[in-house]
Amino acid sequence: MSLLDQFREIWLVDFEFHAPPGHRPEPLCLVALELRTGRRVALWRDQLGDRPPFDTGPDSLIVAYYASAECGCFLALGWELPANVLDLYAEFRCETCGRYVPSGNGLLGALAYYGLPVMDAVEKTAMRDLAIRGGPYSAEERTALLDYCASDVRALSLLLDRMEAGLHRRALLRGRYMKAAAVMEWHGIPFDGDAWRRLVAGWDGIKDRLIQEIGGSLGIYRGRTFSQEGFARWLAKEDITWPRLDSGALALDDDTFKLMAAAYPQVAPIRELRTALSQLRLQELSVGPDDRNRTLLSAYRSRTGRNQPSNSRFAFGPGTWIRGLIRPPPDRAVAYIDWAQQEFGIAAALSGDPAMIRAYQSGDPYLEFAKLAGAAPPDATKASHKAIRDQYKATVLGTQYCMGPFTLAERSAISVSEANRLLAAHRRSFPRFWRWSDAAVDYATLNGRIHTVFGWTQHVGPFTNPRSLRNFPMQANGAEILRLACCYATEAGIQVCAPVHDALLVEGPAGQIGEVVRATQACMRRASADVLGGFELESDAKIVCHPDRYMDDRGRAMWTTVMRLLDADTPPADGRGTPPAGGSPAQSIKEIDVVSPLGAC
DNA sequence: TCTATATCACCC
DNA sequence: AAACGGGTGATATAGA
Repeated sequence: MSLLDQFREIWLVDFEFHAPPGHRPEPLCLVALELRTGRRVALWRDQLGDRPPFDTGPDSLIVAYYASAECGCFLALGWELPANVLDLYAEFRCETCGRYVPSGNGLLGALAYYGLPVMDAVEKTAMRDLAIRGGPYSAEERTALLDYCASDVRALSLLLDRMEAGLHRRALLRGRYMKAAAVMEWHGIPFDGDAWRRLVAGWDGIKDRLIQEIGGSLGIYRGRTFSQEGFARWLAKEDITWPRLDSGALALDDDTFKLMAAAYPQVAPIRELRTALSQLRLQELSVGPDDRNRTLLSAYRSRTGRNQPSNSRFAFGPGTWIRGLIRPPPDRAVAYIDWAQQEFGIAAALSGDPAMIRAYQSGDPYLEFAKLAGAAPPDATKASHKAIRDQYKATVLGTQYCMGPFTLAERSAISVSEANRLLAAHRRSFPRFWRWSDAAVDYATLNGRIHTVFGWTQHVGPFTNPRSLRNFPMQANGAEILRLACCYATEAGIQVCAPVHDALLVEGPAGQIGEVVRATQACMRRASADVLGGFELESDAKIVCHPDRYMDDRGRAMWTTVMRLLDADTPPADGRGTPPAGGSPAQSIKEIDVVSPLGAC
């Protein structure tokens, strides 16, 4: 019994579309082929009406490669999204995740992987460039695009035929998320367009001023470029012996700078400058004409099934200060809602470790762990035992990444034997978790694959990092939960702007944002319960109403610095200096922390 | 002048 | 042998 048998109609669908960075897609043409009857539709954009030219109801299946693109075109045309989506890209990723895929994950790569006839890659590139160029198109160009679109559909049918036997019902769940991804990409993240444009215009000036203020006369920077040669000369002049890498090059990482700044105070400003400059990256953020940050979420891109949007184009990619550009439009609000201790909760639920479950449900797993280990009394609080809690927190987080005693010792500034003691305490406190974790690694190694509750699979080879295997159940099931929450929320009509690994950014009317947050949290809770066999993960929310901007605590100082330098060069048009959010950050952000049973850890 | 590589920084 | 999971991407320098 094939997955396809339950559908009356199966439509293989491909759009060509035009979508400059930050813009919503603009469909150019559509080709669709019904698998069993051979019925075929090929339409240029002016022939596309207000509904799909084929059935997209519950008895039909829409098949595409990278279906978020097709779904984006549905949205652009005002069409209701199809009830059932099968995305052969998602299936191909799942089928080959962890394996060597010689020709990439595109449609051509998938065809090549299975030894199916492949169209000319040169032609594909030419046609893609034609779509990127945008209209108007001559009659010949239209014919070429439609032909190309049709050839992709033929290729898709070959691929479906090859992959059909391996398809499982769960494929529809993955396809369902591609619809949600399209909706989120469609909404995008609201930006302060004016601040954004001023930043882009004043970019080089900001860098110049920073360099000038701190280290202009030291000969370490040539223009805006750090010169190792210049730095070496400066070190010689200051009579400083600097650590070197095995390669002989100067060690220029921040840890080394930190170490050296402690011994030589004159190094500190240079470290600050390097840190600041390293965070000054934003030119690539793709912002649409509607002042919204919009980019491909790249669903299923990572081995754990996470989204992997481009760091440079996505508002949540670069340094956290960039998030200050996120600002709800008039009368609107946004909320950043993240799961509390998501990976710890997943580990607790899936392993069934009773102590871990209690620790999660206590609201402060780290302190609870310290108490379990006998390092803190039962009545200890976050305030009364901060140092102890920090150590046990580092241990919990470290074990989630399979950190060894040496790294933990280094990170926490403790001895290796102390680190060993902490790691042993974790094993002793959560024995069932460790048995479960060991079993997962054994299973993966013996079976050559490891999978999530809903079937996302990573294939395991001789070179697979065992720490990666140990981390997989937490990270990959976390991704599963996130995808499901995105489905629930978007299907409920919540305006989800973006997923951020363990969080959702949502938007709504300022007057109703509390309701929106509660509804979203309900979706997130339900998604976690669905994946974790009834175990609910709680979430915390941070709400920002217009005219305030989103601000991550970690980014405040940098935001303030950047805005100061920007104002010095290019005062804003109204002459009043940068609005409050740039001036006095501590008071400028309206944050309403929605109370969660878990509180903040 | 362009590309490849090593190193580093950032995100969750 | 390395010793922190999953990623993207910028930068500086060396080499073609």
